[in-house]
Amino acid sequence: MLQKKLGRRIADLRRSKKLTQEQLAEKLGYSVEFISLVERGVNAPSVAGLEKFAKALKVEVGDLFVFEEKKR
Amino acid sequence: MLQKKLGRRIADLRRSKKLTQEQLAEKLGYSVEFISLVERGVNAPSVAGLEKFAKALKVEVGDLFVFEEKKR
DNA sequence: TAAAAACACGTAGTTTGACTTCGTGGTATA
DNA sequence: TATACCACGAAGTCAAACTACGTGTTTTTA
Repeated sequence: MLQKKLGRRIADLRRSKKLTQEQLAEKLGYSVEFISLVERGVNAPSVAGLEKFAKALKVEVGDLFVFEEKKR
Repeated sequence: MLQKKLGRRIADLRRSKKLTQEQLAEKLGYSVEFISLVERGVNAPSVAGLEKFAKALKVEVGDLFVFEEKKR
């Protein structure tokens, strides 16, 4: 559950920065496939990975876990 | 670095709830040794583990990554 | 001040899952 | 119709998440 929300959050942040999965993967040193897995909530990054995502997306690590409203 | 801060944060939260490592371990279904490793920053929990810690400590997951001032 | 409780820490082991590569196919857009 | 972007499956590797055991030190409390 949490990793699904986390994945959506990461995908949203990435799009808001106008980055493709490939560009993000490159920045992080991850494979594109892994980015896709994370964004779809299939896999969750490690804590070290969270730090990398946060830096690349220019937010605090805690902000990766701040989710928006589900509906509106 | 991040896992050291995370460990200190978790230890602080645990103490503020007046829990021993053993009591926290029991709540989480973890070994006492693992709690010790996490609190000392030797190991980091998985994302699923973060969720469990947050619930047991009654904070949001993001709050586990909100750190205080280093000195004062 | 002694005993008990709480914790650090070393070693060593098992198992999960974080992360990879390769390959296919779908959808949007230019 | 070409190409950029992404979902998704299968299958593998390896680090690290997590365990058990044992000893010793610090902290608490009676």
